[in-house]
Amino acid sequence: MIDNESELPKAYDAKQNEKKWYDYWLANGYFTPKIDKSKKPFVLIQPPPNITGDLHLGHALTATLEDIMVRYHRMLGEPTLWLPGTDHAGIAAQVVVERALAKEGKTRQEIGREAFMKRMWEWVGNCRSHIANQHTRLGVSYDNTRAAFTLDPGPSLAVRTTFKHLYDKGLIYKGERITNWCPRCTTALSDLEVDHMDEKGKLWYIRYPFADDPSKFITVATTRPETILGDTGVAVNPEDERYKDVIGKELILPLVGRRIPIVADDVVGIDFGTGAVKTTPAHDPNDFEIGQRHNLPIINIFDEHACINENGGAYKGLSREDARIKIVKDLEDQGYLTKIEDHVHAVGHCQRCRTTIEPQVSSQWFVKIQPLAEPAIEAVKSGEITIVPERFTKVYLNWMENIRDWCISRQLWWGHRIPVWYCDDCKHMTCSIETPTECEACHSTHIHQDDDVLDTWFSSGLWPHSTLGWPNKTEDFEYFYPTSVMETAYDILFFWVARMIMMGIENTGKVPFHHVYLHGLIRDEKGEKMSKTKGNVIDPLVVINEYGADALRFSVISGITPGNDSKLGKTKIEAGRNFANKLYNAVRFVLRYTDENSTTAIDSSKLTLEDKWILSRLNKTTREMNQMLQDFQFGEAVRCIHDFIWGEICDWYIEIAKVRLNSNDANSPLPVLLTVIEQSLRLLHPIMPFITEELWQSIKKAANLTDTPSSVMITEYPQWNEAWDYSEDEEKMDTLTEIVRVLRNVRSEYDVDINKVIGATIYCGDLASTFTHYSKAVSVLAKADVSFEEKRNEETPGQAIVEVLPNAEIIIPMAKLFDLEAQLAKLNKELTEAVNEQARLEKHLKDESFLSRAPKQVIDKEQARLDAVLEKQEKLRDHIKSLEK
RNA sequence: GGGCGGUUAGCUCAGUUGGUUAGAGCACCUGCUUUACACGCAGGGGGUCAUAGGUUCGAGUCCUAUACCGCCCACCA
Repeated sequence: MIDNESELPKAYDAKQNEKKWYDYWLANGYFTPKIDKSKKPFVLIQPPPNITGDLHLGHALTATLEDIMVRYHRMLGEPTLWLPGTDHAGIAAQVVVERALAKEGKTRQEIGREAFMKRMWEWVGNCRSHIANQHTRLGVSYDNTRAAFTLDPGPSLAVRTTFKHLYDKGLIYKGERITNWCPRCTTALSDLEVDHMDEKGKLWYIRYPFADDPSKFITVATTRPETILGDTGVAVNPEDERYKDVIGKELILPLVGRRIPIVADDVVGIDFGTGAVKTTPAHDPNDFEIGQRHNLPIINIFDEHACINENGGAYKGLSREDARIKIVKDLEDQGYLTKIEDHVHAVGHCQRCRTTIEPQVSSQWFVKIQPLAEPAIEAVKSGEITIVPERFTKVYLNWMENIRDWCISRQLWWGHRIPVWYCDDCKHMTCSIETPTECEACHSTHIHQDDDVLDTWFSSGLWPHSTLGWPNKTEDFEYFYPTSVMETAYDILFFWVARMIMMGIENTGKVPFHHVYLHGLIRDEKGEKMSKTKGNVIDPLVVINEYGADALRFSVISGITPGNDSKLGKTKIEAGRNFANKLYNAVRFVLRYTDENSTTAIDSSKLTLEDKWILSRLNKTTREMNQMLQDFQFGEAVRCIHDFIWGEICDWYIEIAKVRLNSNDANSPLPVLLTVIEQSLRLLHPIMPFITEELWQSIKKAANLTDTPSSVMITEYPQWNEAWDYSEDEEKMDTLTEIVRVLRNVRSEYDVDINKVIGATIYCGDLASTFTHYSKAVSVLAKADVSFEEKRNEETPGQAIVEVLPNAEIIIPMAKLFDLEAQLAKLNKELTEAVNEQARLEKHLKDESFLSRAPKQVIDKEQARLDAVLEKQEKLRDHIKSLEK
């Protein structure tokens, strides 16, 4: 805390007290909500970061946005719960540990399941504490006493309960289907976990001879010649004239010799390739469908690593890539290959390891999802759940309405084991929440659990209720569920948000949250996605160490809008640091004038023009801040408070206040100054918690605020105060600042020596009596010796600069003014502009359609402009006449 | 093949129910070691709001096309 201004460094040192304040908040239990059933809580469940390593800037953005909401609602007096957690992250985490093992020259298979799990848990321990530490540095005010991990007993029970429930309901089933297989991860994946990318490939044209007449043949076109080993048919469109006569005939599969039928299927396009498609049901989703419809055999030709298996005969053991080369060569040598074309097509890649996906038929578990999707669609359509920004509603609905069954089994070790046991004797499947000891059908004790684990997103989908205690009816679940806001990145709308809505409604009968706020991705200064391989990642901790957490928080949210990506570079971070420094110095300045009698108590009868102005501006800023924070407009909110503190408090109020402070005026500006700063610190606190706490504590002490709470984070968030609405005084003040600007401008434009005081007479009607009190202030602000008069009762001196403002005329005599012509030219130009403006306004105000349709206030505004422009003309003419003499 | 977003000052971006004179930060130019702050102060230049139409008294804001950039979804071998 700042005790003595004179001892303080000129630059704010962000690092110094961040930890101290975080520990202070934690020690006082401010982050843990008190359940008060008479109040509606504000609840936000943190999207659990993956335990895959360091947090990146995306996490910093997430944490900042959420902390802003949480701190804001807490200050509104709502019991506020922000529940943190971490995700075991299935494949992603397993890959990380496997890589570490690989460095030791080991594989998970070599060390075995048990030892591998031990390694995983060790990793979890380190990673979780690291992530928590990083969050702490950011200033997150989450309730760590409720921190959850997806593999914890609570969430695990929720997973088993949900599985059993859906299994019993027939919504979870096991089946032989074609799924996306990653040969590196050796597991099935859901459709969402496959990224499709266009790749330059080739289209090979291959002849398939007829069985009854090998001199004739059908030519097929394929992007994957190696799958010929698994072909069990050739499909053509039933409407294709070229092939109508051969449907039902058999072909001899080149290199293999198998007889395969020609079948007719509508999905085959007549225009593409040759119109004849080699059909490999085991390795192509389309072909699988065709195969199902025509009872084609499924011949799997790849092992789990996508190498040719025993079904590939001579090619056994070759990788996909090698097999392709060899098969193409053999086809060519044997005269089957007729043509090769370049061809660009989409190829699926494993989201985690980028390996090309191999579609494979295998036995997997699926969720029959459509019945779950229906209420989830309705929840959004009805507005029970709103999505910000709104455009994602359409994206959500479109996906949900075309949803396909979800493959939930993974051939991994790391994750929730599928709660199904197989009887070794009667083969019966027992699905159970509790681990069974015997087969539920034949009571044999020879049972073994399914080897597979669940898709990591299965447990994520339960997160809002599983973290609050469900399936148990805990006090937390009863009070905090459904939650208020789900804040996350738009790229996991389907992965996570959609599934939470479906699972939440299915399990609890209630939506899991009422608002979804989607933020964009943070890119580097060039707009590129940050990635370790590109080396363009910015580590939040590095930024915090150099610039402070507040500067980082400021930088990640300034200028952002919901759902839009943003770029982050050094300049933005510096802007945040500079703002913190500015605020720090403003407070440092104020503190030098405080003493044991200092107070924020304002005597409204003593308020000066600038006092009323700044209070009125504070009041409007307060209203705006509340509005923007409610409306999720965080980028606008930070701009708003930044501009108020810097552009109004620092640039004007403090500068003007200096006059009274330095002259020991009996009517001190200090109570207003302290009030405005104290309130501003509250307004800013959700965004920049550390510096505001630091400075607020200093103000609290200096202003003897003994009755206020022990931390700014538990003060009330400021609200609109009718008593501080001084709109008229704001206008007067605007005229005064405009006068100062004109004087400064003249000084600068006419190269007035820095030390020379210029003189000026200002005619400003009724305002003169008020403004006269500001002669001193103006002289300080603009180095000008001014006198304010009501009316101009003398002619403009021959050599003077004249400025005509709406409510004031400024006359600056220039003894050495050498260019009267230029001055006249300037005034004449202004006059011409004013005349043009008059014409425009008069025309507008005569327009019947405008008068009849525009709202009154718009018309009044135009009329006022016309009046002003006429008045300005008159004054300008008068001045020009005087000068011309 | 559908869908979405972007196109505003040199750069990065705001601009939420349409209101006539479009803002900020950074960069740039000029002048300031003025006892809160050079992480600063004062002043200044810079935009026909991508293009073409339309609706409207009034369009950066609404509608329709077009162009370029980016993203998402989709089983065309």
